[in-house]
Amino acid sequence: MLRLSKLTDYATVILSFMAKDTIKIHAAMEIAAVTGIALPTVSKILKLLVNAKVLISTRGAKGGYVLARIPEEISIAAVISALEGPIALTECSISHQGCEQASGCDIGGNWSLINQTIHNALESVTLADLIRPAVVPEEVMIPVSSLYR
Amino acid sequence: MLRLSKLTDYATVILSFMAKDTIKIHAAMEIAAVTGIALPTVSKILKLLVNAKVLISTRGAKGGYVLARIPEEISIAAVISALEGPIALTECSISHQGCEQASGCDIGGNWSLINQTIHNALESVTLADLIRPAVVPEEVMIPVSSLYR
DNA sequence: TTGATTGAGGACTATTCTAGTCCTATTTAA
DNA sequence: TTAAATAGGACTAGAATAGTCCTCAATCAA
Repeated sequence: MLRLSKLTDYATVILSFMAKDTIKIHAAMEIAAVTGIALPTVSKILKLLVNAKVLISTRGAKGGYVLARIPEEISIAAVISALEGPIALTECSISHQGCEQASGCDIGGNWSLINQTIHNALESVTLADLIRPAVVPEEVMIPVSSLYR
Repeated sequence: MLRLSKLTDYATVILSFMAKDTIKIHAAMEIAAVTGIALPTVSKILKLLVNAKVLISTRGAKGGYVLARIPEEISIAAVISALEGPIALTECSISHQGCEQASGCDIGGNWSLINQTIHNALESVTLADLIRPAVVPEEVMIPVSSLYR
């Protein structure tokens, strides 16, 4: 399984909830109660999303979190990279330094093709798509050749 | 990082090597020597690829492995699912049974959109693309709306 | 001004998963 | 019959993840 961490999964649940009420500010405790995810875990996720500028936080009493942008402008790619770091399938994709397979491995450059393909795919799906099950989003075409530079 | 296991990474290295000499039969020991990956590990990967029908094995003396199809017909998706099981980002995607977040999670069905997007992306890249760095593959367009049924 | 509320940041632990190894059985060529 | 090779599965050590907890900082309201 091309696995996504559980935290990322939770993040989408949390963001979906927040996307349905974009205006109101939501405290971590409220989100924990609604989603059924433990408070410390929710807290951890929210912090990561703030660092990635997906959410905006307000401290102090009556503080909480709101989406930094409208759901249409929050891509799944942004959410994933907030929780798991850069979207890259292999170590090589991030840095080709110190690859010990160097002798047998001359495909390094080509992983970037696959990564780009996946990244584009994830970039094309937004939070808005997630919360509107029945609605077909705008047509998005991904020409594979464009991924080569 | 949307991580792919190290074994999958090795698998692409091994398959790339094999794709350059499609006719010859390669023993596990030979592959280990050429790629620099330890024999038991190579062995494990080859077995998984045989189970997934990506490779064909011949037992006994002078036995070994060959590609089951030409490189153009072996998709990266097939390789990944051979090593890591079905391509699915979340548990929910495989089975929505026993999802404890049921109350707060009504986005289950939508993960399948994302999964399909990724799956199509991976299906569009083949082993042949991997071993031909400079060559641009055929145009492949992925209409996102087609992912909805 | 002070106390209550809420987020920020980071340390820590237990559990799960992965990578890697090894052993035994089976098959086939010579 | 023997040597060479794969098949299948058990096992272990190490790494990564999930989840918790503690202390500090900021803000609001009485």
